Amino acid sequence: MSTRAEGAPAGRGVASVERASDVLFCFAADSPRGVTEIASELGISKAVVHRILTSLVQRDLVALDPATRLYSLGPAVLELAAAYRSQLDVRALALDTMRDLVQSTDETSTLSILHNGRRVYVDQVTPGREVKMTVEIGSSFPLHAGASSKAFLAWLPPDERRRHTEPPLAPLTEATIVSPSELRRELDRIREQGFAVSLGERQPGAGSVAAPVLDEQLRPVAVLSVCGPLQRFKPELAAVAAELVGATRALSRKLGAPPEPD
Amino acid sequence: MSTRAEGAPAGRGVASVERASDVLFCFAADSPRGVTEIASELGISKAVVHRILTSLVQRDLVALDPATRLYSLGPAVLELAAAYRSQLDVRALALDTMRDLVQSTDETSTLSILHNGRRVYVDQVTPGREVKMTVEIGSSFPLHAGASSKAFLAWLPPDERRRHTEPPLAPLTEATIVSPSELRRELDRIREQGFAVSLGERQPGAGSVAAPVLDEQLRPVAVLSVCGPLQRFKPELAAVAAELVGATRALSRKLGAPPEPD
DNA sequence: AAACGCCGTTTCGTTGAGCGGAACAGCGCC
DNA sequence: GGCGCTGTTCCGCTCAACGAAACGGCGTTT
Repeated sequence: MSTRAEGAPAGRGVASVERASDVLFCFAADSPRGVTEIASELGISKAVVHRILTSLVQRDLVALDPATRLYSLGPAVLELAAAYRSQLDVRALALDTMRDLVQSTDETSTLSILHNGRRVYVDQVTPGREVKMTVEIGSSFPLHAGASSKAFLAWLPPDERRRHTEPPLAPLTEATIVSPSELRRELDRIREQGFAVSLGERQPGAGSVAAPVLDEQLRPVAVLSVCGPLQRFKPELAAVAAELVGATRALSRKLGAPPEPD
Repeated sequence: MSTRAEGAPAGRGVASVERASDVLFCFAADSPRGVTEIASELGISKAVVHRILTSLVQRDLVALDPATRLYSLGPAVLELAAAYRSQLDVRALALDTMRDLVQSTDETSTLSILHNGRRVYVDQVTPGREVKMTVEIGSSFPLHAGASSKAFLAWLPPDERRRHTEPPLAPLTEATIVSPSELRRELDRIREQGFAVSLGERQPGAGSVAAPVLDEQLRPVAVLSVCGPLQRFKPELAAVAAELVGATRALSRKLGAPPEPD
């Protein structure tokens, strides 16, 4: 499989840097791991893997357990992620809005971005309640289930939308939409009404409303959601959706999106 | 400053991987940045920086803004951090304990590890109250101020303790201990009583109690704390400390530390 | 509007850094 | 004790990465 060495007319990179990145990412799937395991999985020699790991350990991107001689991710990745999040401009832009949403709805607000064909939580603001929803920052989910995911899908260009609505659509819960045609109708409806709703599609017992933040080309750069325990969330849904759409439209405006094109 | 190119007798690494790591970390300080800026800061040629960046962009570790031609950290670092956190065994081990602490104290509980001579928050559990303390996961602090930091220091080997108690000790608040001799006396006391207390030493208006989780060699692998707004936290302090020490002793046992050596 | 300066990007010949097969070393298990 | 499995090290060859310099795009200056 190696790399995406298709046309690749653009400037070439450094092979060992790309190999090192591959080594890092193979820890994302599972760890801790040994040299041989990594080498066979990536199809490169043990010696190379060992040298790369030595370099990464020096920078604390990878940790070596001296007892087991197994490698895993190191604490420096936290440092990078903290820097990334603090510098993410969409996040800074949306933070005040999220706080406002939490204050007026008393439910959790989340911010997601698109990465690698999946949706990733980059931030959340939670209310001061006994019972509330909490998501894991950095965790990722497929694009066909849940309000935030569907919101992305509804505003993605047609080809990408088609690609992600093709079977098989894995059911995450009993409520997940697994029929491609039904999902496409749902996406049209979402696009029309300006926001997406999920009642336990991604996580049982969780309800969510989501709307996209669009850039000047009307592409979704991020999705804001308000979510909470299904029972008490249902009656609040319509009011929350109205406020959410108002808030995300204002954010989109700040990113250069035209006022009211839809 | 370059690298820790001291003796380095152990197996040599791959230079370009280390350069690539340096490029990544230079984004931690500030971003977005341009090729020339990075090259001059790291003292390597523009062409090399450009090639490395190209590789990192391909793996989404770095993002390129096509408009400004400036580079910054990419979403993939989140992926790695999420994997790291989910695989960190101390974290998994401590999570239940932290939940218990939060439930019985109704205050925030945090988990910190040591990294690069500083303390880094890796997790927290917050209570369902209107007013509560919240820390930023991934943020780091010096070792001389705050309960968690002092707890680390008190259980670090003598040479490291000495190194971090040397002047100048930067005051983070009015309450920060800036006298080396006073700090050393305080560390002895902490070691003796089994936990550390801070009343606004790191952050004004915040109180905290902290105790270490020790491994089989009695080295501090992590520090647990319970913290809250100073006013209401003061009277609870003694009771919280007792429970916290009990909890961390149990955790240390699970990591192989001897029962009651102290 | 032409010239300059600064940026990111690309080129290209040279070279030494990194590759990998193979040998070594440590460990647990038949 | 020998086998099979690790992670680690060695070392000569090679080609991939280096870097100076040229390029091209952009904004500001003259």
